[in-house]
Amino acid sequence: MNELQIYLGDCKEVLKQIPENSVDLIITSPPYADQRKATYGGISPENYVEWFLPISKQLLRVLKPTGTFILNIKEKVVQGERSTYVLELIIEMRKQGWLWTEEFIWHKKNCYPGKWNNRFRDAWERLLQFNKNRNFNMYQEAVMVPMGDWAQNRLRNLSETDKRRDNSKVGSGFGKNISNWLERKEAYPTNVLHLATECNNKKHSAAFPECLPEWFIRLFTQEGNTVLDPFMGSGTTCIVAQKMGRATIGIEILPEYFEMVQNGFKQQPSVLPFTWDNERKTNYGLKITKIQ
Amino acid sequence: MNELQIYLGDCKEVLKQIPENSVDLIITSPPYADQRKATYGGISPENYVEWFLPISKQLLRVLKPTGTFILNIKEKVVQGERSTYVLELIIEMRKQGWLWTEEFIWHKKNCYPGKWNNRFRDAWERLLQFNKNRNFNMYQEAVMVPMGDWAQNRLRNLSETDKRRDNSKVGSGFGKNISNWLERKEAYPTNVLHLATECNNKKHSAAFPECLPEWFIRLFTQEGNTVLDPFMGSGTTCIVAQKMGRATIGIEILPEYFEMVQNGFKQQPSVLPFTWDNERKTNYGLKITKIQ
DNA sequence: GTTCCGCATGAATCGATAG
DNA sequence: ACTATCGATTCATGCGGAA
Repeated sequence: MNELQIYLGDCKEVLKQIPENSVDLIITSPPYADQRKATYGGISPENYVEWFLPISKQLLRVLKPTGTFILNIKEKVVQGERSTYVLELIIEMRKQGWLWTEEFIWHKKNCYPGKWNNRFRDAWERLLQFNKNRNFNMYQEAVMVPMGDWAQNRLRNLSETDKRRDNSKVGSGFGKNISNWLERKEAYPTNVLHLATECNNKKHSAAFPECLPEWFIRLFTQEGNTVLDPFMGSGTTCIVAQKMGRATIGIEILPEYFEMVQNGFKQQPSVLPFTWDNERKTNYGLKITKIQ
Repeated sequence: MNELQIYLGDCKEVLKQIPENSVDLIITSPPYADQRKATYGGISPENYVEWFLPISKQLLRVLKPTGTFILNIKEKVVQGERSTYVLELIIEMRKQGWLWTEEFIWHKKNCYPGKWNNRFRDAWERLLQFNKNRNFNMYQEAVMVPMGDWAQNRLRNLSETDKRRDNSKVGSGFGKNISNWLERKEAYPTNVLHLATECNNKKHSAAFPECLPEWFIRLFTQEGNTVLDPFMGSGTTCIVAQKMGRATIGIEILPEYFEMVQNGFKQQPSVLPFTWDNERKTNYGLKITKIQ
């Protein structure tokens, strides 16, 4: 069984207890500026970089030279403009020694609704990839799947509504035509991920859907490797990492979240807040063949 | 007939001849920074911001207070890292007086093929929206798209809570009144655009597809307004703007591109390098009601 | 077991109003 | 003048109960 450590406390301090060069993948979604005020108090956009840099410094220390840091973030609108703190953060983290290797796009299919005179709905978030070294571990095969199989499975039980939904134009673009997928032999992923946010009626909704950390864990780690989430929240990343046979470290500052995750892990897997479906096929064509 | 002006020359100089506050929409795809000496002479990533700022200063001058500037750009990978010149450009343009209103994502469905050991294919580009003023013209109805098919089932039978305003219980102040949607056939798009890259086998490879400038021209201008592309290239934006009944200004520094566009406009519309297909509207959900 | 359908939910944003 | 709170607007999804 792979080790699980969850800590209650401020990650800036807790991280100092973690040995250097010991983590293979950091994947986290910190509180965004001025958002989730009710739970996390809210860091203002002006202070965000200053607040985050000491944490990213510790993250740089604990990450293995071959490891990867995935940072999920999106700037909010302030007085009609997008804030620039994320841009400044990237620039400052490079000065710390991080390499800004890539920027993935998480396209949120069911984004927050609303209507404004000078703005459309925001349907994407940044997934910033940072590394310590140009030579990092990446297991591309783990997220590649023969497109034929996937398309066949997809099409076998495709209802009429599914077909029509797939041709939906909402999102301001071309409707995708499922039949186009059939012609492809293999699906190579790109740096754009199409995932819906999970909006179930549980009390604590996850920051991102399970398949998001799952995809990056498969891409950047192997079984037995160590995954760290310094802003654990409701624990999605940690739970997925455990189920995927990775050693897991989670840090959370709020007792209620910490206890919720702790209680979840204490119980039997069958009553964990998440149920794992071995046959699950995600929206980006990933087939999970073996879990646990 | 709407005026068409195309200039041969360096846009930094040519722009000085254009009156201030005279342009409704600037949409352009400047040469990306590149190490190689390509067709445009290759601006290195280190010099990119310095090179672009005098141009953006002129663009700020010629744009109407209610106008919009759409900048299509994507940073290159240099020594395993994404360059930061686009981030720096945004920060510096704000110091010039631009408002960074929004960042649209252009998701390129059929992006350039390839495989690398530590990188997936790049399937998106930035479409940065800048404005002079918080109050700019935006004609959202012109780009509305068919609503998702969920609505047909959803609206068949209205429950009691659907008939009145139903406020969310989480205290977000978010509520809904489903009965407002009964007449609704279309929805507003998001800030993620799904467009296939057009692979025309011309010499110019960097051109974006017609529907990209078309979408922004519909969104930010009306007939008779003025559209400017200071890096005209093969002329996609200018041709689309003319077909849509907008006054058009194009600037190009390379004689061969300039002459190609010039010759295209001299000939009959039927032999223009682009053919306008009324059926295309179905591809991305836009209704083209009147062309020319 | 399937499929169908009702329904709550969501890292939002703006402008007006109140302190 | 300046900030803080409030009301209004909006669409796709997954869950769970019903057919």
